[in-house]
Amino acid sequence: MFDDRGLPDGFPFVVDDDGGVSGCRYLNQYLLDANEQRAFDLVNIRRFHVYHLARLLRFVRRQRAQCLAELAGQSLEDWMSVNGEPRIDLTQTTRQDLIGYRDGRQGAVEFTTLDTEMSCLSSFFRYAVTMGWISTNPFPRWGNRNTLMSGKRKVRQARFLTADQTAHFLAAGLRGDGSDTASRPAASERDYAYGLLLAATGLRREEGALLLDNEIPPLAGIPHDGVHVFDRTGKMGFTRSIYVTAEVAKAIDLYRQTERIALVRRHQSSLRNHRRQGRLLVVDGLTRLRGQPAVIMNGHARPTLAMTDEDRARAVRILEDGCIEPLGLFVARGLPPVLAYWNELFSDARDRVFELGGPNRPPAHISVTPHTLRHTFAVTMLAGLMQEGQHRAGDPYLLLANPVLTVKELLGHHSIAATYHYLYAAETWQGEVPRALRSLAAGLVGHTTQDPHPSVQHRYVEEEA
DNA sequence: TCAGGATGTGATTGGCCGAT
DNA sequence: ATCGGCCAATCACATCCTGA
Repeated sequence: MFDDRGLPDGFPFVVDDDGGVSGCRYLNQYLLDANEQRAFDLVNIRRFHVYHLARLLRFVRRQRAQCLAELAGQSLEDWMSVNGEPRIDLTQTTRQDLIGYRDGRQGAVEFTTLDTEMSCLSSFFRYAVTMGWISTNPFPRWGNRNTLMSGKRKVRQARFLTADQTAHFLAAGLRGDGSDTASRPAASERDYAYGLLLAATGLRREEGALLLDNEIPPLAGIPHDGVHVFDRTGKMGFTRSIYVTAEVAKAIDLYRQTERIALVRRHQSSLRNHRRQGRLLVVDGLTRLRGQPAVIMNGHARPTLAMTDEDRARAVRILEDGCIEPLGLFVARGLPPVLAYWNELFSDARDRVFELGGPNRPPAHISVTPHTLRHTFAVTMLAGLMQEGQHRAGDPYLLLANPVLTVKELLGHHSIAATYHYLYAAETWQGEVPRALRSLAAGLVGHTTQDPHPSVQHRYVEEEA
C-alpha cells in the first residue's frame, strides 16, 4: 500500500499486533502526508508524533476491549487473549476517550508535558477533519480554544542563583574545590571554565560546549577595560553577539595552557583513529574574516559562525609536526565531550555542593543545570541594568537603553516576550544586587589572582616529567 | 572494561500567530 | 500594539548497548 511513496530510511510505521497495517491506516497516512508536505522534520515525526499518537491508539483500543469484554462477561485479559487488540483506527477516537486519556495521563506526567503531547494529538485530528476522515473533531473546543487543557496553565518562573551561590557552585561544584582529589573532576579547570563561561555570557549548554578555540581570544587579545565580542548562532538559527570579559578569558587561558594541551597530546592516537575512519572534518587552517574568526576550507575562508554544531564537534586541523589539533575549545578524548558528559558533570557538581553545605549552597528547590546559569545571567544583568538606570536617571542617552531589550539581545531571544519571563524575578531581586553589572564576572571568579592554581600546576608538572 | 553512543521519554523553552 | 495560547524545538536524564 505504501510501496510507491518513496519513503526515507527509518520512516516510522505503526503496525497491529499481527504485523499488518490495516488497523491503523489513517494514522500511517497522516504520518506519510506530514512527511511529504514537510510539516515536521522526520526526526520530530519519529520522536514525538508517532510516539504520542501510538500511545493514544493503544489507550483507545484498550478502552474498546474493555467494553467488549464487559459485554461478553469476561475479564479484559481473557477477552484480549482470545480476540487480541481491537483493530480500531485513531479516527474512531471519541471525546470521551480524549477526556479519559487526559485524566489518566495527568496523574503520570507534568502539565507542560501533557500539554505538549496534546498539541501533537490535536494536530492529527485537525488534519483528519480537513481530509474528511472524520466529520467532527473530538477535541473539545470553544471558539479557537482547546478546552481540554485550558484553565490549568502553570506560571513559569525563572530559576536563578545569587552571585555568591553561583561562584560557590562553579568553584566547589564544577572545579571540586574542597573535595578530595579522587572525587574531583578529571579536568577541573576545563569544567570550571565551561561553567564560568555560561554564567558570564548566558550561552546555552550546547552553544558553550561546542565553542571553537579561536572564538575566544587569549587574555592578551582582550582590551583591558573592555570586552571581546564575537557572534554565535544559537537556537532556531538566530545569531547574536557574545561578550567575553577579561576574567572569563583568564580562566579559559588557564585551562588552555594546562589541561587542554595535555588532553590533546594524550589522545593523539584516538584522533588518528577517528581520522582513519573518516569521522573528522579536516580544515586547512584558521584565519579571520572581517574581524570574525574563520576557518579555511578548500582554499576558501568560511566564518566559524556558519559552522553547524555537528561540524564543530569533529573539526580538526593538522599541525606542521603532524599532530591533530581539534578546533573545539573544550575537549575530552581529543574531541569535544558528548553532551551527556556535561549533564553528568552538573549532576556530580550538585552532589558535591550539597554535601559541602555552607551558606552559599543553592536553595533546595533549584536543581542547578547549565540552563540555570543562563537564567542567572539574565536576571543578574536585568537587575544590574535596571539599577544602573536608576542611578543615572538624568542621563538622556540612557532613555534610549531599555534594559529588557538589552538583555533580549544578550540572550538571543527572537521575541521580547521570552525575556519578559525573567522580568518579575529581576524586579524582586533588584535590591540585593547593587553592583551586579559592574562585578558580574569579577564576582564569579575565584582564584585567578594567584593562578595558575597551585594544584593544577603541580599535577601537570608531574605529568610532563 | 568503560567512555561514549543509541535510545527512550519526561520537562522546559521560546517562535509564531491570532484575538483583542 | 500587546498578550496569551499553541506547539515545535530543545534540554535533561536514565538505561541499555557497543567497540576499542
